Amino acid sequence: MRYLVKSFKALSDETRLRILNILLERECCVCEVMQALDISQTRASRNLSALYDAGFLKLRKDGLWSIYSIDREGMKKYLPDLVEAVAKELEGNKLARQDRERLKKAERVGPGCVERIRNIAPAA
Amino acid sequence: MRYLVKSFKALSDETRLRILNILLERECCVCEVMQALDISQTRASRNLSALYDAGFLKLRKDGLWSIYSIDREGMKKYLPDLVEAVAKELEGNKLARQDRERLKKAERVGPGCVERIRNIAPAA
DNA sequence: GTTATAGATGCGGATTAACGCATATAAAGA
DNA sequence: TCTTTATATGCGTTAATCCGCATCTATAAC
Repeated sequence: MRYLVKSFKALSDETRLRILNILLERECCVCEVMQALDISQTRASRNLSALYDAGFLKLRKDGLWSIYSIDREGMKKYLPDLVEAVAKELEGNKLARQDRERLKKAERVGPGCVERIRNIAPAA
Repeated sequence: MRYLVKSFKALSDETRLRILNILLERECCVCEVMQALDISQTRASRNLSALYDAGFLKLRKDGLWSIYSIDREGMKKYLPDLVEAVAKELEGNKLARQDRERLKKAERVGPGCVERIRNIAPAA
């Protein structure tokens, strides 16, 4: 039961649902999540970790980058239709749509990627 | 999105999952929930309200009793298989099994039902 | 080795959640 | 009306959560 509680807890946060939303589009490194959601590095990293700990994300390292992606098997563990339900619910959401738009312009290339964003990202 | 967060939040608590578990067996008044989970009146009432506010329960009044039951439509709103998933996960859980056992002996009849339980229910 | 950089994390403060205690509310009966 | 009783709720305390700041870690290039 503890695992079930943990899973639901991971899903009961707006930031984390927004992260799932953009990861449904494509895999992302931390700095891309920062750009897409317009949030700080700490916040992106922490919430990605929470989703990872709950078994919803896969992590792949590529040089300095930590690249997270949806773990569809993990998301199906308790609820077979969880992926679709989240996607469907966020489809019509304004904030989620904005995130997806910003994601298109987000990129991990270019020096000082995080440093640049660090100053841009507001406290939110 | 706020509603989705609220729904997951309602599910991310052990007490509330235990309540769903026994309500899957049958409808219950507050004092039966107290007996089945061996918790205080405040705790039972508050967590039932939380599940009700999230749209997972139906409420029917019968005299002094507030009788809560699973709202299957409400539980299917976002996740069609939520009811089954919770039931299945709690099936093999020790605590959940104990609750179901105590539920069999729980009853709402008899004077001083709550008063009696008030003194029995530990802080937990 | 040194430096630069992406990401993780310890700490502290602010917000929120959970629960017990006491009390309020409301239905039923006398 | 007055009492009893099942449930709801305001308040205060404790614990958990979230996040920013600063710092640490680890990879990569030089």
